[in-house]
Amino acid sequence: MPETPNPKDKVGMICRALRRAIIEQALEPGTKLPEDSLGERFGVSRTIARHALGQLASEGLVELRRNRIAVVVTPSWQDARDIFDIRMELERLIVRKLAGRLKPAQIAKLKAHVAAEQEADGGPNAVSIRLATEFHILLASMTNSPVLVRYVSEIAYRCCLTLSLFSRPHSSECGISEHIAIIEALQEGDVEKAMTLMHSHLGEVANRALVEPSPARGRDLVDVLAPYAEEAG
Amino acid sequence: MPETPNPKDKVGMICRALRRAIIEQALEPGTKLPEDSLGERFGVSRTIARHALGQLASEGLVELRRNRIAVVVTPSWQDARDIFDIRMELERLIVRKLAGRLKPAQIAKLKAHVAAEQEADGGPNAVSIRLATEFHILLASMTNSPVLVRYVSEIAYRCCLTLSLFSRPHSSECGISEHIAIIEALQEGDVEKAMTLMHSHLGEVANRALVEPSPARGRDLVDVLAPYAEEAG
DNA sequence: CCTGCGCGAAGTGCATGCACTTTATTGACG
DNA sequence: CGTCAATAAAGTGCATGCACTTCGCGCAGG
Repeated sequence: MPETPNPKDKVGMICRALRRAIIEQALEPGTKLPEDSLGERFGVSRTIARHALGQLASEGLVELRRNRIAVVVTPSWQDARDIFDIRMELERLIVRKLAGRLKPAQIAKLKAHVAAEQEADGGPNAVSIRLATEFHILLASMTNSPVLVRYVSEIAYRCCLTLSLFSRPHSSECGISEHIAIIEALQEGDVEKAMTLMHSHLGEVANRALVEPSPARGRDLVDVLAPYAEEAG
Repeated sequence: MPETPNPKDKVGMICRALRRAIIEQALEPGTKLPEDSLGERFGVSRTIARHALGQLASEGLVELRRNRIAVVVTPSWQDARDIFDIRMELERLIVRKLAGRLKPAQIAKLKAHVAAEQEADGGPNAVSIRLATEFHILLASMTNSPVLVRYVSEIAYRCCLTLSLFSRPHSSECGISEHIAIIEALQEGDVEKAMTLMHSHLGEVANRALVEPSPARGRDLVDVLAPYAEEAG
């Protein structure tokens, strides 16, 4: 039992737990998330679990269909493309805001995070993906723009989900060195270089992930047919 | 999620109603939104009203403090800046996706909307602002990217809210002609021109709105002091 | 062996109740 | 006349109950 380290805001706790479980692929796309089980598992009533699911749904991590059990969302290939497009713009904005304005303490924090990434490299793939994602969120948080943090977080999590769906096993060595290069460019204050690096970094990730629309990439038939079933109903 | 015009979805209905009321300034920033009154007004229980408020809160239109009555959010000047920064990037992305790819029916729809804007010009200011906002959302919807629609909608609504806070009365003639110019550039397929137009259009709006950080722009004392009181407690 | 049907189990939609917190009122006192 | 404390009113936090919907499994028929 995960107790309650945080006395209040149970909804937020459940959200965080589920988010993390989702992006680490402990909960795969399509996994059912019944309110009662969730509530029981976290020691709260359905009301709270329901709220958490609503929250996650608004973040695009969970799909909520009327009278049906909530499920972890299964992003379409086109969704993934769209999300990466947006992500590129937002992250370019971030490095533009950040280049040459980072304080030493912030640089240190970033480098520490990358160190953690390197340490986790070779370990479970899901953890590497999560850490890489959190690097970008950490970067966003340094802009002191809550809105930007929110959107980038949301999008980064969804990218995470996509990666877990479409990419092959060992995208491990994904881009730690690229993260380091970005930090250096930011430190030097070279806006153009930083933006270019970020752009190509994300391009790399996207290309590695979004291999093909191709047929049914190993997903269950039921997932593939879901949207059609939707329209039929 | 702002989409899904489902007739059975009471939460969504209430959300839409409140969103509209907020951006038309029928509900000013700081207005209290008690769950029971809301529920009574819309003929539902607190549960539903509560859900709607949660939704709106996740969109940044409503502020939800624990054990306190929800209020229409009062964006800070810095928030407004951040939001406009993001908006510029997203809308540039939109025109880039759209330029030269619009079907005649879509062009017609856009022109019809602008016509509506012109008709509403001179009428109540709030309606003009809403229509101008909806033009941008309409544009976003033509990308067929649900994520993009969601983010641009959210951000556009929040800009709306900001405008109502900071801008002076007659920002009416805001940019209908600029909207027309953008449509033409999109029709011609001139990506650069369209992006430039959109950028300067939004720049215009932002500059007209974000006049100054200046002191307490006519807001109630209680609002101004809120953050301080927060920390003191 | 597969298909379709129907009924019990499981799950959601929504309202309401109770405990607790905040807000407003009032009245005593300086 | 203003200040402040005590108290009532209003409001939220959360759980639970009931009606309705969907899900799943067994069973009859082909």
